[in-house]
Amino acid sequence: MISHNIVPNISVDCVVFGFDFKKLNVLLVERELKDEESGKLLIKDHTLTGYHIFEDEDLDTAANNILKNLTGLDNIFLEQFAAFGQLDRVAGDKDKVWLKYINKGFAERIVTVGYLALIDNTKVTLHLKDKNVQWFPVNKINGMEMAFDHKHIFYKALEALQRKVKVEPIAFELLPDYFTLSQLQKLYEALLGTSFDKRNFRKKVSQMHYVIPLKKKQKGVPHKPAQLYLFSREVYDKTRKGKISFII
Amino acid sequence: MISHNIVPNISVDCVVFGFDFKKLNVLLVERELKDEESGKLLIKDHTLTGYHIFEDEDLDTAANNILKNLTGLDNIFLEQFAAFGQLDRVAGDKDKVWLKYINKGFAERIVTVGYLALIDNTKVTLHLKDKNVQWFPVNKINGMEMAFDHKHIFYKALEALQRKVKVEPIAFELLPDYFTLSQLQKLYEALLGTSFDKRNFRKKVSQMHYVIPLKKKQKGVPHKPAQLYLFSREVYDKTRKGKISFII
DNA sequence: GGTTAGTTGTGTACAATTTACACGAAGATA
DNA sequence: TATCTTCGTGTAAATTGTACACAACTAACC
Repeated sequence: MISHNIVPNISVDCVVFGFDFKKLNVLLVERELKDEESGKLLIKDHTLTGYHIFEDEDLDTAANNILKNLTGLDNIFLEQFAAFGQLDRVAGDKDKVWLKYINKGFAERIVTVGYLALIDNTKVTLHLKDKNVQWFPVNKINGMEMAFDHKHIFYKALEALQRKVKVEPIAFELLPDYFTLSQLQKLYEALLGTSFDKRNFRKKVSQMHYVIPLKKKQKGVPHKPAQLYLFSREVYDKTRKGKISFII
Repeated sequence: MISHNIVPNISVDCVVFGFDFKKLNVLLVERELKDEESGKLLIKDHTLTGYHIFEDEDLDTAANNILKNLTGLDNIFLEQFAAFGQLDRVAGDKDKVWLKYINKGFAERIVTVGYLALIDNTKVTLHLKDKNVQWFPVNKINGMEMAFDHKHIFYKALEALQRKVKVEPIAFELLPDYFTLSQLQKLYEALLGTSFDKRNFRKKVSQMHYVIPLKKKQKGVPHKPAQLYLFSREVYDKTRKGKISFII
């Protein structure tokens, strides 16, 4: 953790996505506030993982530090997707109460920079056990109570993710190093909310020379084990073509 | 102009693109600083069009106000593309001198939110005459002196523009209401730095039902006048398909 | 050891889209 | 009336996308 002064009116918020081989999830922090004297529960809802930046910290560094703190991991895929600066970001009375207790009454408009984080579930689940941080299925978010404008930020992140995933090979960040083609297909289906034909999907992937078949097979599954594959960013960078989809 | 207090550590910068039917241009402001006593020229370079936000102003509003102030126009296409918060954004001695004179010595790191603006040249050129604001060809920017990290911001904007233009019909914002297919083609060629086959380009456009042929023809050209077309966002919104380019 | 349950991995025919390519017609000018 | 410049058009071949079904493999169970 960094020890210098925070910048009171600027923060970063990370929208952390994960994939459990079935559905897409997002990491949220439970926000709970009890009155100091009466012990009465004043607030209970969820927030994205974010914090103010520090005076001597870049935006990217701030986002990285949040994730490191949260998951214990470094080198997580992290990409800015938007900044939010609406005057009414502090949404309701709930948030005002929160700021009064937690933020020393500071209620100026805070500009927050949103980061998209993609993590490999298999590497982090243990670290989360003892914190008030949990995975929530992306399609359950709509019905949840969320702090500030975090629901809005979340949906912007999801849109950005769906857009990027069609154009860049970032989805692999959500899978373990070795994965099967069925897992890859299910991931894309979860991300985009569609379904693909198995044979056509595989034909397509086999043309991507940066998705490399290994000589290994899946282990510990109660059925025919599938071949494992590896994504190579190096190969990708050397073979990208730069397709255009909207015009020509 | 707005009269309230500025937020000292947050600004917006607009990267304003225009098209003169031959090449893509960007709007830059000449920054010139003379020593008050000696009259000696301390700084001369260029900046993007930007300013601090005001306490009672949204980010989007701030960007809009800058453009209105600059061009006299409202309703300009404007879209956030990134936030910049590197600690070394104030690049060199030049910028420190500038901040000392202009910004009352305030030299804290400023986080700036970058906006992409696309404008129809034919509507604004007159408004710019008497200001130190000028169009510069995009491919000349590399050799220019620019303030702060504005060259970096400019290139990020250009990348974002090239990316978006392939996926959304925003290029039309750079053309007048009525345009010819040759102008549209030259625009895409200028934007993407490629060239297209005329017949194939037209075949493609003819499938876009939101590019609508008019019964009008070009006037005042020393050759066969071309048919004029119109872009209809309304038709676009009703006929979009949502193609995928990277996978399936 | 044989059966069951669940998942893997493969090919082909047809449709749609993309690409490459050249010339006569229209209008302005001298 | 000749010349200049840009406009506007079609077809054939190659590539890419789509729809569709079944046998083989492994683990687990009896």
